[in-house]
Amino acid sequence: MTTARPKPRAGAPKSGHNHRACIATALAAAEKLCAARGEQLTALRRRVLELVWAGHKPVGAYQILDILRGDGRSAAPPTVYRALDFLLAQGLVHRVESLNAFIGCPHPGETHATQFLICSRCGTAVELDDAGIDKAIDGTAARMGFVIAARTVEISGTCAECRGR
Amino acid sequence: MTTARPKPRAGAPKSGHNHRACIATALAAAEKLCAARGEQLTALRRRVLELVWAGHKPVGAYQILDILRGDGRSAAPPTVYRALDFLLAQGLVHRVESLNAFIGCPHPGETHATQFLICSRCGTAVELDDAGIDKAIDGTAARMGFVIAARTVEISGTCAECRGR
DNA sequence: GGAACGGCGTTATAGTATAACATACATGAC
DNA sequence: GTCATGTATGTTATACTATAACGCCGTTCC
Repeated sequence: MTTARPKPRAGAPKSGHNHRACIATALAAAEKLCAARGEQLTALRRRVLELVWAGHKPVGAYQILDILRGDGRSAAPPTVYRALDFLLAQGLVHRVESLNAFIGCPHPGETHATQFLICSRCGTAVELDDAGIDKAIDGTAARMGFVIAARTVEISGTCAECRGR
Repeated sequence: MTTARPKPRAGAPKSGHNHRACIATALAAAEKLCAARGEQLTALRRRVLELVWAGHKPVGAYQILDILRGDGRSAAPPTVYRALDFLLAQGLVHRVESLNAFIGCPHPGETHATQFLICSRCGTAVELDDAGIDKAIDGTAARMGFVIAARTVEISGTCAECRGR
């Protein structure tokens, strides 16, 4: 039998978690996915993905650019945007529209719903995979005769950890 | 008794509708709302609102700026952004994050859910007021201990009318 | 070899948004 | 009356975000 629809996940990063492991996992998954697809995860693209994964906060393209330049590498805006376009096309990163920023996808290569809970206090964005939200959207769109191509669901507020403080 | 929670509405504009009426209604509602709140709907703010309501498509700030200049008025980016900030604060317009653009709110002053169906073919954006979608989001956020401050739900795709063509 | 392609460098420019300071006008205090 | 205050707008400059266009280089394939 084939794998069933993936279960909802909500990877709220613990504040004390070993983030190096997050990065390593993400890079390994990206290598594997690109290899399987015959796509080239070049050194530049890999580095940009690593920078997007620097934390669980969405990162702006120009923040990435500054770091690339700090690497000693020659870089201009298209350097970053082209790499991001590739990573977006491969589903390795998501764009956060309400912040004009980018964040790593914690489970690339798998079909999943995508919603974000964005804490305006600490900046952390958690990716949800809530089929119920998508279902609700699907139903309404269907009633309107609207064919969905893409969804943007970004909820801003205060995360549990910040609220506790 | 007090007025109950407003019913879901979804004002899909008919292609042949009398849009002048939409504009007139929106401006009248804005006048009324601002008067009730003691806020000043100045000539500039009124004009910007009118321009946002030029159609049912989200409008960019610089599109508005160009038209204001065409009016013979002196205008610079802050002219437009300040007016838009006011209109946003009063709930008279919404910002469409995925387009960096603005659209008039069809029922200002009433509590309502806000989602957009954005047709990538004709550019029309329809505002939904679907409590079910918000409910689904609320539930998931609550389970995560997340306190919601604002929601962005923007669905892009093809509207019924464009699909028919 | 050389044509075709993908990835990246480089320069320039387009598009979106805000900071900071100046001006104008209305209102109310004295 | 005029002075202080507050709000709205004018004005200039700049920051931030994104893409167009062209060229170079290396690989692959014939």
